[in-house]
Order: sequence, then structure tokens, then C-alpha cells
Amino acid sequence: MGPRERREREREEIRTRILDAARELFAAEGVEAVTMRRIADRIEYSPTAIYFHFRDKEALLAELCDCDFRVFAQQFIEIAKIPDPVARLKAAGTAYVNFGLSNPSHYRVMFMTPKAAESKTIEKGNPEEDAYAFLRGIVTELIAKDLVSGETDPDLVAQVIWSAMHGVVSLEIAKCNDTWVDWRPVEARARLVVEMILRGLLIEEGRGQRAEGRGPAQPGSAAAANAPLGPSE
Amino acid sequence: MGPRERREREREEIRTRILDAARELFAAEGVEAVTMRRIADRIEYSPTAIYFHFRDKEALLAELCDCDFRVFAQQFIEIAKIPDPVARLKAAGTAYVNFGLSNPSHYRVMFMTPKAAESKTIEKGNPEEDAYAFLRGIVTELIAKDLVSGETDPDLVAQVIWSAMHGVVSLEIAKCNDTWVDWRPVEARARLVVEMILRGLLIEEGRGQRAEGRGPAQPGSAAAANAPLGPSE
DNA sequence: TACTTAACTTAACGGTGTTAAGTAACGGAG
DNA sequence: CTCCGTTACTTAACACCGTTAAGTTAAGTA
Repeated sequence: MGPRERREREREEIRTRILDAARELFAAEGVEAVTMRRIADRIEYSPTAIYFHFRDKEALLAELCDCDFRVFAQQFIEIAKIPDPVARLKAAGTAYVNFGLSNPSHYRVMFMTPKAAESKTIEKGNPEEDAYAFLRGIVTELIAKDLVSGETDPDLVAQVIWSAMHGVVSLEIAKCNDTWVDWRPVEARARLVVEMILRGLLIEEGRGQRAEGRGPAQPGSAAAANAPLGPSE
Repeated sequence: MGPRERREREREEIRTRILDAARELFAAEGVEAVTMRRIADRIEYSPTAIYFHFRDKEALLAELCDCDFRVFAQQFIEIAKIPDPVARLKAAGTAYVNFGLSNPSHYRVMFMTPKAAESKTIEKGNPEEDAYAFLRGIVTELIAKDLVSGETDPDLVAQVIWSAMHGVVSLEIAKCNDTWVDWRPVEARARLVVEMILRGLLIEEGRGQRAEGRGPAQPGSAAAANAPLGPSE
């Protein structure tokens, strides 16, 4: 390896140093605290140096979010092993909500603000990186196994499920300090939204005993699926 | 009436001129286009003049949103007349979604960004102004009439319903220009989310014929409730 | 007529993202 | 080794932002 590779490696190194600095500000003080100048301060560079490594601020933030969402999406590899698609869906939903609540800044720029340039680094359609593709896959399986009542369009169903989960997460992020509403714990809201959507979605069988997903897990439902909220281990 | 009232009236007049200018920019070019300087340009004042009428930019936007949300909430007076609580819930949901989609800028600052100072001009708890109170009222009635399966906490249920609707609206606002996902029409998503949530929420009766709310209105269900999307007349 | 005050304007401050121009160090070619 | 171009930066500046301080003008009051 000549100095050619070394340069490239150093370049990559400073790139991640910038991303790390941005992430710290991101996590500690929110998106609005992330300014080019403050990032530069942290790595002891001049603000303009960043532009040599990133086209502009938006690209920087997008890459940061992409990168972190990617490591989140690796959970899907484990979740994909859950045999029962319903349990798998619940696990994926729980993981998604957890990501949003533990990374509100990422979530805000990714899903709560317009623009959001198309990601280049995430492989679209690959269920191990593309969360939507993963969800859509589960829904497709549910439909194929005739578990879904009525709807046959996997995209429509996936988008509806996503919307519901997104509603819980984004409302929590935007309104967690709001005192207008007497908020119930976000875990309870998340749980009930999943429960309602699934009851509305799935073919009813063994209905009558309500509140499925609250008692002990039924056969065919992996334990992880009902975990209240927390890394799906 | 002496010049005392005239001054006050003139003051109110310029206040609404400012709000109108802000609203135009808001609607035409989005929140980020609304700057104090551009508002000032429109009304041919200096930027600092605005500060004589509004504490700061945030207060100005908050008042604008409050004001417009209030006129939206007047629809509740009509909707409240729908006797069947389920139909009333659907009508309220439709109206809410319509508001968000036709006023994305308002919606963004009200429900998609943190901070959002507590509103002073909307009477909290008054169902004719406070949309959450209106929703909560419907849910309370549903629970009282034993139409809800399982849950007994009106706040929790109201928040879950709100979350689901909010998810559809906010995802549409944030991602309407996204090409990653093969989006289904927002009307379809909104309709299905309502359908699923209600099926999950309500005591099942006459289940089996699925896709309730798609066919002609059942008895007890006001026509407005199933209107696809559009002013609930 | 003199004074007060409301309603503005101009100028400026400190901040932002971003660009232009300059500089120092390094790697390869003659 | 020298020359040269590219790479990786820095400093200075631009255009914008929200906001404040200070000055100006007109109207109302005593």
C-alpha cells in the first residue's frame, strides 16, 4: 500500500470525525444545535473545511442519518428469523418505535421534515437495509397466507401500518413536552396502536377474548413480539 | 367613540395585515420562506415594525396557526350534530386529515415540530375549539355506550386514534415528494387507517362483511362520515 | 404651546450556511 | 533534486437571518 491508500484512509477518517462530532451535537442538543461552525469547533478545524468532505449541511445530516439508520436496520436480520409473520411484524414495529424514540433528532430529519433527499447509501428494496421493504415483505407474506382480512395490496397495507407507527413516534417527539393533553405513556400508546391495527387488519380468529398481545404469548407468537419496548434482544 | 377606539382598531388592523402577509408566504412557499423581512416587505413596513405587534417570530406563527386552526375547529359544531358516535368520529377524522393536507405549513408548526408554545387563544377543554377535547368526548361516549372493546381509558384511546390519523397526515406532508416508496393515494391510506383502527377498537358486530365504511352508508351512519375526503359540508 | 407616548425607521449585532481566494504540504515527473 | 499540480486546508467575505438599540415623527393630552 502506497501513500495513495493512506491518503484515502485519512480522508475517510476525518469524514467520520466530522460525522461523530455532528452526532454528538445532534444527540446532546438537538438538530438546531448542529451548525457547521460548532462541528468545526469540535474537531478543531475551520468551518469551511467541512465543505471539502460534504457537499453541504443537508448532505452531511443525510449521511449521518443514513449511517445510523443502517446500523438500526441490522436488527432486521435477527427479526427476520421469527417464523410467525404476525410476531415478526410486532417485533419490527417495536424496533422501529424504539429507534425513533431513542434517536429523535435522526427521526426528525428523516421522517418529520420535507425535502429529505433520496438515500444513496441504503440499498433500496433490500430488506436488510430498507425498512420499508422489510415491512412490505412481512405484509406480502401475511396476505399470501390469507391472514389479512380484505386488503390485497401489500403497499397500501404496509403504508397504513407504517403511518400508524409513525404517528405514535412523531407525535411523541413533537409533543412530549406538551401539557395541553394528559398524555398516557408512549409505551402504552405504541402497544395499543399495534394491537388495534393488527386486530383491524387480520382475519379474526379466536376473537372474543380481547386484548390479544397483553396476556401471555399465544402459541405461534414469539416472545420478543410482546416485549413492552426495548431492544428486541 | 373617541380616537382611543380608533387607535386600537387600527392597531388590530395592522396586526391582521401582518398575519395575512405571513399566511400568504406560508401557503405559497412554506414555513422557511416566512421571514420577518419578507413579511415586512409585503406590508411595506420595516422588519422591526413587526416587533411592535408581536413578541417575536414564534409568537407570530403561533398566533397565525391558532387563528386558522380555530376557524377549522368550527366544523366541529356541525359534526357534533351527527347522532351516531362512530359516524361522528369518522367525520371528525376526515375533517382533521383535510385540515392537515390543505394547510401543511400550519400543520407542520403545530404538530410536527417540538416547542410549540401552549396556545393562549384556544379554550382548552372546549370541544368547539379544542380538537382533542372533541375527540376525547366522542371516545368517552363510545366507551359509555359499551361500543369499545376492552379499553376503558378515554385519553389513551383518543391519543391512539389521534396518533394514527396524525401518522397519515404527517407522513404525507413530510414524504409527499419521496420516490423511495411506491405511495398509494393519501385518501386510500387515510380511509384504511380509519377503518382498521375502528375495527380494532369497536366491539365486533356484524363482522364478516369486511371493509365497513366502503359501501353505502349503513343506517345510523351519517353520509358525511364516509365522504372520501373533502369538506365535511 | 409643551410634553408624552405610540408607531414607526435606520443602523447595527451576533448568528447562520456558503463561496472565493489564498496558503502550505505532499506526491509524482523531469 | 527541482518543479509542479493536486490535496487539504485557512482566512475573509457575502448574503441572509432574528432581534435590539437608538433615533424620528406624528398624534393626543394637559
